[in-house]
Amino acid sequence: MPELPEVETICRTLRAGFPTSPSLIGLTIIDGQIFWPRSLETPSVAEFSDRISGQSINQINRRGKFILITLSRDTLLIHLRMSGDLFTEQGNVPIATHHRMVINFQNGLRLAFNDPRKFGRVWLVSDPETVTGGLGPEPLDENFTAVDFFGRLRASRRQLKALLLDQSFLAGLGNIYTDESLHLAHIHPLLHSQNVTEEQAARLLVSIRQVLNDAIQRNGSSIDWVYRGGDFQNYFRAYDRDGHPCPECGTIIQRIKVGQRGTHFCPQCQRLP
DNA sequence: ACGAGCGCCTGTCGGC
DNA sequence: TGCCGACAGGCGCTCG
Repeated sequence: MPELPEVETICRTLRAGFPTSPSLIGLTIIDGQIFWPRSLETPSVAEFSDRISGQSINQINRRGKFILITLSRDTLLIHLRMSGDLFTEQGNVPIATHHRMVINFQNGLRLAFNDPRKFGRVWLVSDPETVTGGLGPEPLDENFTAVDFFGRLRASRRQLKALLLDQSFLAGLGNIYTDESLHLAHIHPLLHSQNVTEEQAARLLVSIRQVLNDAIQRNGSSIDWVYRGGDFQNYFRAYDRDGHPCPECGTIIQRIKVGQRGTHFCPQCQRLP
C-alpha cells in the first residue's frame, strides 16, 4: 500500500479519525508487541516495549513514504514497503495472521501493523532524522521549485524512470505514480535526466504534483487484496494498462522493464528524441 | 556514477 | 485439479 498518496491517506485517517477509526492523537501507550522480529529495525525487541510504554501520541506526519508518529520522547517510524498496512482496531479482537506489530493504548484501542510480505520496517528512535535524513525533497513542498528540480535532474545522468524512483532524489514516488506522471507530462521513461530541457522539467514537476494531488483526493489506489477504500486505480492513464488504448491518443500502451520494474508508457505521446 | 542482479517474503494468477 | 513459474505498490546490497 505504499506510495505517497496511500501513506498520506493512512496518516490522515490515523490523525483525524472517523467513527470507524478514532483519532490516535493524545492516546497513551500501555505497551507494544512485535510478532516478526525482523520487522523492527531498532531498538532490540527486548527494549522496544519498555521504551514505548507510557509515551503518548503528539503528532502523526508523513515524510516521503515514511509514517512518523511523534511520541512524548521518541518518534515511531513505519515504512510499509510493498504490502504493509497500518490501522486501528479494538484491542480485544484476535491478532490477525499477518500482524507484525501492535501498539496497545489505555483506552482499549490498538494500532496494528499488518504486512503479509514482511518487507515493512519499524523504527523507534529519539531523532527521526537518523532514519529519514537521506531522503530527497518533498514533491508537494511549495518551496521546492521547478528551477531546483531542473538543477537536480541535470546533475544526474540516469534514466528518468529510475531516477524518479530513487528516494534520495525525490521522496514519495513509486512505480505507479512515476508511470502516471511521465505519461501526463508526455516524457519517455528512458529519457536520460541530463537531456531533460528546462521546459520538460517544469512540465514534469507540474504533472507529478497533479497526479499526487488527484490520487490523494481519491484516497490513493486500491489494488489486489490490499484495500483501503481509495479508487485512483480507476483513473490510471498508463500504469497496468498495457494492451489498452492511451486515453489521449488511442495508441496501445506498452510495457517494458526499466531497472527490474514494470514500466508502462504510450509510444506515441511519450517519445524519445 | 550507473545499471544489473539478487535477496527479502507471501499471495495470486495464468499456462500447461 | 494441481503444479510451477512469473509477477506484485520497495529498497538495500554487491558487483562490474
